[in-house]
Amino acid sequence: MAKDNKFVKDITSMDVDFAKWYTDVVRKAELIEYSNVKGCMVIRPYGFAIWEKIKASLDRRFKETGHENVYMPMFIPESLLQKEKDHVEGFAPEVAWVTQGGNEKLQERLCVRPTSETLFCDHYANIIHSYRDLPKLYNQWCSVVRWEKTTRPFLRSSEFLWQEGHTAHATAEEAREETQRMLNVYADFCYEDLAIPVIKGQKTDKEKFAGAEETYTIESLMHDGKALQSGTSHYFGDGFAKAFDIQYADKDGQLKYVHQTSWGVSTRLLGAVIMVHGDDNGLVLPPNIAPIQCVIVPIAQHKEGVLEKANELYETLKKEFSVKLDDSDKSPGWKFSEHEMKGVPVRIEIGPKDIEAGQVILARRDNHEKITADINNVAEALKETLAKMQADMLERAKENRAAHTFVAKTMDELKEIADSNNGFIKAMWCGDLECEEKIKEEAGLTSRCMPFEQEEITDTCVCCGKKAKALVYWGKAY
RNA sequence: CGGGAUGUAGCGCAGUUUGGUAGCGCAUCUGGUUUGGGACCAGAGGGCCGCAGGUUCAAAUCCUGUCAUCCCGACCA
Repeated sequence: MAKDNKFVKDITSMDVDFAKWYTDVVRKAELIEYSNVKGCMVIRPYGFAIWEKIKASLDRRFKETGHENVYMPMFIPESLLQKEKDHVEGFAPEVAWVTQGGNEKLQERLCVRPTSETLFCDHYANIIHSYRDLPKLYNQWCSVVRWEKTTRPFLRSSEFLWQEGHTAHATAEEAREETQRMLNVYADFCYEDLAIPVIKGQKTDKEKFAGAEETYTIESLMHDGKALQSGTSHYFGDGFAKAFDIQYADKDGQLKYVHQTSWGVSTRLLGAVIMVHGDDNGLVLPPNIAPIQCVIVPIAQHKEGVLEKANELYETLKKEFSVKLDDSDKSPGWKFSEHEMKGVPVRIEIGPKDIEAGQVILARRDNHEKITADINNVAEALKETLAKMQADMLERAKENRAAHTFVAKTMDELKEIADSNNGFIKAMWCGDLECEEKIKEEAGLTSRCMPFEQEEITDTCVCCGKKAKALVYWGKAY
């Protein structure tokens, strides 16, 4: 961004120090405050309001696809967690345990849920008896705890809010369809509401979920060129069903195991929004998830008629938009900066000169464009501007991703690109774990996913030269 | 978990080298003047100097321990 567009001095420029920029934005936009417990944060009203918008859109999409919300306990008895071997091994290192209740030592330790597969499985074993009970399409909104060693607001915290969908189906085919359906729900949501383009693909065995047969992911690219896993959808096959004995009597009278899925997104999506759209003046929110879509800033509000007109405008606009009238006694410049830090998509300026001219000024947060609108036709202009901004933000994010997506045909190329740039690197892979590990060690890259949209860059593995199995997106990840 | 940095008013920091009883800017409160990109003047309030020990007549300052935060790495669906 050009220097003369930098209005907010409290925020470190992203070119200077991206990590500092991120924490500055998170705090100046009043999204969170640190708490007394390591890795845990207070989500403040404005931050929570964004999460509520995200939640509302996703919840609607889940319900449209036939899912029901439930709530599971937050404690998991150790014996229950132990039932699926890969699962417990995957999560054991980051589980928090409750060993005492009141003054009594517990007979059996209770794990604070890091994810609820085991609870859902246990419940499904109890309630699923017949093919008539299937499918079960459950979702829960809750928080989970993972004892992380390094934490960052929204991106990785010890406790975080999320949703986890858990479904049980009669057949593998149905379960596979569900896995893809929900991955698409996530991807659509990212494109339509978050204005974030994502790569849909499958995780390698190394990166897949503990206990899953297949893990699918949507990967997005942040402004600094690092990748962020933004949502996952897992196909479990009947592995959990066998471990938890979830069987149903089918039409043919045979007892059969169910096939399951799980899928989740978390408050990490907020981190993605910040790092995909934010700029040196702070947060930039896509209109579809902005708690305040438009702020009205009266200029010289003490002068006769200004506040009156501003109020009229507010009353009109609030029927259609989430709008705020900032009639506090701060100076206009202060209000401009404040709402820019918070990423409010559109600011409307209304002052004596405007009223005289029968107009108002609309200022877009994303590109600082100022639009003059007829004072009797503001709703129309606002609607148009918000829609345009939502679309432009997605376009810009796509362009940025394209500018940070590279292709490597050889290991030398891969290393060279990784050394000089952050971003997605597309390269062919043979499917062997050894090559994946070698690429991590030598180039510092992890496999982000094997995209559904496969290309054949070369026919040999970038690492070992053997026959290539798939195109992989590689990158440095959060 | 390893390496580095930092904890002093709500926020950002100075003061620590050389020990002497805590200061600046912003924010807050009061009054006045202002208002098209973080206004100005005057006055006021606000501190277990992260926490616990120790050395000393005396500790924000020196020593030991501990906790937290940030950065880099390892780890991480």
